[in-house]
Amino acid sequence: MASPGGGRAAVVRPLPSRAHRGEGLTERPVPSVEPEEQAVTSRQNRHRERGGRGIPEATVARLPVYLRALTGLQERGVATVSSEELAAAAGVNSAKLRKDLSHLGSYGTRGVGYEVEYLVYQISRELGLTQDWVVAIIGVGNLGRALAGYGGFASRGFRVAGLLDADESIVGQEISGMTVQHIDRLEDIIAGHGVSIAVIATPAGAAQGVCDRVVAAGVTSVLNFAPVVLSVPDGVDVRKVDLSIELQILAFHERRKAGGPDGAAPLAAGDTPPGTSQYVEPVEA
Amino acid sequence: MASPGGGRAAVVRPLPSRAHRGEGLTERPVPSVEPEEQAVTSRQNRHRERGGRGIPEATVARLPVYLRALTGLQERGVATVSSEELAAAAGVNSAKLRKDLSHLGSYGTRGVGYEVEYLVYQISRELGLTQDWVVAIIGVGNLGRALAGYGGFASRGFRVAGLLDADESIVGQEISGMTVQHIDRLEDIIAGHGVSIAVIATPAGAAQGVCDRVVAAGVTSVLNFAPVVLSVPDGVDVRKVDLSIELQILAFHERRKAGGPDGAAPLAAGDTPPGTSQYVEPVEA
DNA sequence: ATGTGTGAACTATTTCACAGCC
DNA sequence: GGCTGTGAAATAGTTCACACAT
Repeated sequence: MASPGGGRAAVVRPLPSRAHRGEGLTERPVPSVEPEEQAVTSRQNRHRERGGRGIPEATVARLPVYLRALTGLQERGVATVSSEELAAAAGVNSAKLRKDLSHLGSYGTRGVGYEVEYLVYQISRELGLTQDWVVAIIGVGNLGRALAGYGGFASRGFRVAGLLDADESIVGQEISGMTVQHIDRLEDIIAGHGVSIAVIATPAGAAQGVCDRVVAAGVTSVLNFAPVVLSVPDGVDVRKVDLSIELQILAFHERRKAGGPDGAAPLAAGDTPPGTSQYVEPVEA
Repeated sequence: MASPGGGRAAVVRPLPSRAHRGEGLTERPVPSVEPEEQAVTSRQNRHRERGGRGIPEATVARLPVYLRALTGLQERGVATVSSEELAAAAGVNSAKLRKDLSHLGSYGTRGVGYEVEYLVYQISRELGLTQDWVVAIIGVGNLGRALAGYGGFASRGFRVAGLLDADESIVGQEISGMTVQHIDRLEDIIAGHGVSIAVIATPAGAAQGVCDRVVAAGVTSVLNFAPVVLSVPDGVDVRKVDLSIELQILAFHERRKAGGPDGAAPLAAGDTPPGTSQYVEPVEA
């Protein structure tokens, strides 16, 4: 601890200036460019050339968590953190945190820790958050509405260019300050606003069709909330968020904890019949 | 390719009877119980005793996906699938699928494939979906509403026992056939309905407090939608769903594809100023 | 002294490739 | 002939532990 800049300034300094880190002499180990081998072979999984760049996928997935923890510290006026402290705030152990950060470069100071503001900037830059990303949300049901109103989008450089739906009774409504557009305008909006990320929040049945259209219109990143496996051409990234799957994973672990390894209901529904009426335990035909 | 079972029976058989699989002589390799070592040492990660049971975490996370793919096949009247076909439907490769399924037991037939209905049952059982799980949803904003109305819950043996919120103006409203209750009743409802999974959809600030309360009331599985890292005692499972994190991961990959490795915006916002107004590129102080 | 950065050891997961059964 | 189940090899990710910079 021991905030380096003097007192615990309760104010968020908008510009750290960073000059005191020894701008001129600090080596910046990573800036070497990488050809980025990808979409070349027919292999499904691009194994990023380990070398100058090439941050492990597992690390990439944690960077946003670190970023959030750092932002929290920043708001509380903390200027410097150790790997131990930051790791605790992010819910990982410190060895993992240090290893993760080491993939971005040497942004810490031995014996001291990491300068919060500087690290926020480096992680943001690595994640591509120093530029704006334009997203379109397709499907304005309950979930689409929740997404449209989600503050986390705007605050991280994601700009919602449009809300689209096929349902005529929803089109025209105002949601979170935006007017819902008809799905027919999908291609227009993607081209016109330079949408690069599509968020699909339609019913399952409509998702693949919508996906095909956004991909044809040039979108190469899709965040899918519909409970289907989307198929996309090589070079298009799909990430999937699935509520039901998360619950099922929890159920698996829950059963291990409370009940015996097989039968015995833990403390579930004291009064309901089995829910999975499709398949009945085979009791002889 | 080439529908396996011969004819494409368009009817869903409600009860497979399974007698033709050779009920009596099939070895069931897994039923051996496992002591389930857990919550014993202070280690954060329980490394499940590899042995009779002990399904790898990565496999558990994919089982729900297989289950969904199988359900889809089932509805289309497909009786048998090969690992190749099922893998395609689930979006993985066949080697991985076979390895995953092999952890549950030998439920396929060499030279033939897997009987859909039987596999549905086995996976459901393994995931603990043959029993009901009672969940409570805390926080009835846009997201909570979306969750309350999500069909995927009920259809997989998850029963919503209550919707709770702290906002007086929401309490009493009817949402998806349920009346929103005041958060004060949290402990009552958990105890009264035997809730074992809590879904937290509150604002970030309220999440840890709610989490502490549900844990104190005996809940040992939490699905967290609030953008914070929850801290819980050992033995409690937390899974986290975070929209903003998913988008940031996409942005990272997107930047790799289109732009150069650093600067150059791909095709983002042709007309907006940089969004991350917090930190300005250090241009000398 | 203190805490980062990192090789090295370890663990988990994926993929290969083929023996064995239908 | 075809397809599962699985050891073995390959790859990815995590943790240890300590040299080294401050």
